[in-house]
Amino acid sequence: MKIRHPRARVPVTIGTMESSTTSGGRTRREATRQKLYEAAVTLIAEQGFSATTVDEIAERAGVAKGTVYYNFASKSVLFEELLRHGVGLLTASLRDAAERADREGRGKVDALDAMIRAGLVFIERYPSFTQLYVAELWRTNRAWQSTLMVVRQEAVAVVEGVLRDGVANGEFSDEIDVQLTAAALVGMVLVAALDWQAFQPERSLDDVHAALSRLLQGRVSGHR
Amino acid sequence: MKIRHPRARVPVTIGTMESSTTSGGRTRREATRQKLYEAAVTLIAEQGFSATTVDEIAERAGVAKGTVYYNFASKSVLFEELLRHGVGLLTASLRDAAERADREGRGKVDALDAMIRAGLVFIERYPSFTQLYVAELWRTNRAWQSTLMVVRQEAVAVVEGVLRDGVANGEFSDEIDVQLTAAALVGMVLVAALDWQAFQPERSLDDVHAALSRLLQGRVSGHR
DNA sequence: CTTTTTGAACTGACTGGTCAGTGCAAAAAC
DNA sequence: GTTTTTGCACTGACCAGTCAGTTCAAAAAG
Repeated sequence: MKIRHPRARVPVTIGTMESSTTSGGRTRREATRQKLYEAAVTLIAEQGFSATTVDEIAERAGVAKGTVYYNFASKSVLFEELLRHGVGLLTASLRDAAERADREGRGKVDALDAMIRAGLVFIERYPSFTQLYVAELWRTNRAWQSTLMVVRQEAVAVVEGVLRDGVANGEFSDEIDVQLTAAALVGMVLVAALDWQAFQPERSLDDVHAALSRLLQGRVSGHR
Repeated sequence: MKIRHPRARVPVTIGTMESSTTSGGRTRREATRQKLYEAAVTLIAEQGFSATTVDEIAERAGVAKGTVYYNFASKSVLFEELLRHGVGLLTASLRDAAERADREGRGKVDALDAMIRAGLVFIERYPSFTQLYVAELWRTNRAWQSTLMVVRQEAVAVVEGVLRDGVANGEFSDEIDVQLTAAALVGMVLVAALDWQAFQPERSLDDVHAALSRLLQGRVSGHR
């Protein structure tokens, strides 16, 4: 395990708070960071973190290399914040789906189904991010390991919460293993969606959703 | 300025035949390749392909760097053959489970269940390989992409075959989407097992298997 | 049985190239 | 006036792949 002598240069984030806003309301800096995220996510999804160079990221983002280091302390920090950002979006989306189902007074099975759909929508929108997330999730000995752990848990916790509520109100068997079942559900959606994107992208989201719903509700065996 | 000893015989590596066998019956070469696979699989699972150096692999295998290149044309070729080797084991194991269930005249649901167990056994035995496989599967633009595609298809085809047979004999609904359902099942097992290994390795395989069986058979909703 | 030869397998110092990160002055944006 | 971006030269650690040379067990020769 070797670590390059970083000798870190202090990123000048000392500046006063959010500076002026552009017409859109976002700071200029924020817009640059966004462009860098977008460039990094596709490149890293395709090639992996180590095989992707900072020069490539800068070029794809249409920005000078120095800008990358003006905005992020290092390549790994850029990646780490990208992970945080992406999983944050997913978690918010899952939570939203679950709450919506709740507010509409539907059952926990419906909530689960809504979350499956939310997951599919997310993956359809950010396939590269998903790919990269899966590739990194079970790695050990990487700098961003602990960060990843935390955000993963936030996302999975949403699913576990719905399962637990369902057990509590009798909708689900109290013999289910919440943690394992949550992982299995996430895996089901993740892998099915990634396969969908990779091998039959022409299919509709509804189609994929229907197949997963059927599996979830045990309507696989049995006729018709 | 190092001066190398002159005076030497030319190696002339023209030979092609498998040389003598050691006591075990395996050639020495085969044993070395096996050691290199084992070293490479853990390192690459932990750090990824690009972040793993050939020097590390050689060191972990207790072999000189030159030996790696004596046995494999390049780092990627080593990795590619490792993938082929590993997925080959998995496919054989799945096929075996399916055929055993068939021979014993059990239904396709049981065959599926047996394959889930076979998958879990495989992952318990080769967690690093599984991890590395998942990390690489959906990447694009990588040298070994096509190889991976082929072996993946071989493995998934086994699951798809059982599903198709089940639809044919009426055990499964003819409305299921074979391809998607197979992917979802694989994902369910993969992710649940990886989570099991990573976050609660103390649990037994039977335990995990039971949780997945329950999910498969739709015994999640409904009480008891 | 003993000595010599053979060559596949292995070794590790070395090379040529790559890439993260630096430094900084000038320009642009705000 | 301040913040952010640019452009580009520079450094040095790092690493895939090479190759001259060594090892050793088994085959051939004596």
